[in-house]
Amino acid sequence: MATGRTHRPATRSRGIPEATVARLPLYLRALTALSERSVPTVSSEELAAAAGVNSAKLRKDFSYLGSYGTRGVGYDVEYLVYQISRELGLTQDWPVVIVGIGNLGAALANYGGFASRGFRVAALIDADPAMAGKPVAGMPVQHTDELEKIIEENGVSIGVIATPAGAAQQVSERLIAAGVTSILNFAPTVLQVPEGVDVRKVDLSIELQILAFHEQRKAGDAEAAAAAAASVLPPRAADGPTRKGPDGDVPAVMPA
Amino acid sequence: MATGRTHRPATRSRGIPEATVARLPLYLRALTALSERSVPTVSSEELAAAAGVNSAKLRKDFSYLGSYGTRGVGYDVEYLVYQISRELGLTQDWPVVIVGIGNLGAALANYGGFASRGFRVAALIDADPAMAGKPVAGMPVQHTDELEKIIEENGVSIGVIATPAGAAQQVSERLIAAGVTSILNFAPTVLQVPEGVDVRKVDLSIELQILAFHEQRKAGDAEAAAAAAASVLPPRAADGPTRKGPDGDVPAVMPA
DNA sequence: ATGTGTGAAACGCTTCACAGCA
DNA sequence: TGCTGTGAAGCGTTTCACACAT
Repeated sequence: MATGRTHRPATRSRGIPEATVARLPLYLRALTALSERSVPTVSSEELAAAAGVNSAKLRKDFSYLGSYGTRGVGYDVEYLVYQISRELGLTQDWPVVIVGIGNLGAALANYGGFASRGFRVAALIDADPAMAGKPVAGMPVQHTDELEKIIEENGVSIGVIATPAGAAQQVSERLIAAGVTSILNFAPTVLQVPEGVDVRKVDLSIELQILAFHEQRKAGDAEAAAAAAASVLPPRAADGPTRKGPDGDVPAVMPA
Repeated sequence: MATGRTHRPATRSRGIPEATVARLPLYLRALTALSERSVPTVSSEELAAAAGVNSAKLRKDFSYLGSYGTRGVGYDVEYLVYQISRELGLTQDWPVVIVGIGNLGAALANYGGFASRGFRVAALIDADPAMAGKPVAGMPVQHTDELEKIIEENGVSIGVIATPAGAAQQVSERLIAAGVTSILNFAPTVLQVPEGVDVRKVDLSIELQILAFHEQRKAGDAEAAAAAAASVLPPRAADGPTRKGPDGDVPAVMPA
């Protein structure tokens, strides 16, 4: 999960659990694929497999939306596509701005998945005057000076930050002051935002670090398994009420 | 959260909860910043603020690693940096390959956060013969034909997929067959992988859809609040044992 | 006095298992 | 018969609140 919400700790969204909301786009994608193949109905089992979840979870998720299935048959693909789209608010148009048109910003601007789901890139904004006017993804880059004007004129409520870390906080403040209430942050910084503003973050480095943790553990497991096979003692035996470092491999010398 | 693990449902990682693992990189970043400013110690309160979590959670997280703090004082910054790095496996070198050098792949190749944390881009791989040899981020792009050879020779265990959706599954299969056991997937597809392979996904479109859901809800709340203020009835009153659509706004006509 | 470390309670999410409808 | 919809149980995570070390 390359992500993380920010506030709204208690306020659960209209009775739909956050975890369910996070999966709806997944279901929607699978359903759209079925729709394109003109499949009329799916069972929870089939759809769950396509979305990479288990069927009980999927049925529970759908139960929060209403009773949209038919017992003994399954779910009507078209109907579900519509209901989920509506639930996610994709039946309306969402103008977004992308701030920071470096490699990543350009990649986002070119990303087809935006336009296809009700999202419309209203503007590309960069602080570099040399970028101004340059076409990226068939759209002229605009200077940061125009930020407030663009947001107000287009009624933008969702902003994407793809700037360097150092600029992100200030950009977010300008976006919010101009009326943005949802931010997708690609900069590796924790944004400080007022109550009522949603922030989701995508952090490449964090994702890799989590993978590294598990990768390391696989190697450790292999060793542990080998050791366990060779020894009679179970792995992780002697580990009583010792403190200061749950491992055996705590270095004698700490780094300065 | 722009993310999602794949398998390992039960096997919790050496007693450290998955949720905690996902936050360690966050703490590490905050600690690194403190370290660069030569701050010797932090309290859980301060560090939590910097990482954007609450202090109780942070203390609980650290308690899984061991007792690394000093009561009445706080945590030694350098020591914690080292411990977390070690826990995450960042004290070793992780060669990674990036497959699919489009806009996004190039952005990833140029992303500084990789190199800084023990990750080393071992190769950039693309299926387009016209890309082969072209330098991206100071590195020549190599053709997909070389994939297996590159992975074996460099001992790569982590692969990043930034290809179009259609190619992702096949690429993942080749990566895995060649020895990769962790994949960071940017393609909007659910990868089917064998037991023992970790997949994390980052999906831009999904993140936006989740934001849109909450954004829509904000608008709905504003209306509901206004309605509640005008009426005597509480919002969401009449909603008894009705079925088929928990909302009032179910359309009379379904889309074809 | 200050701030960590942690049992215990509260909470939310997942999974189970089966009643009930087509 | 087949598959949905859902109470209830199980599990993991978060939060509370305070004992305890410094």
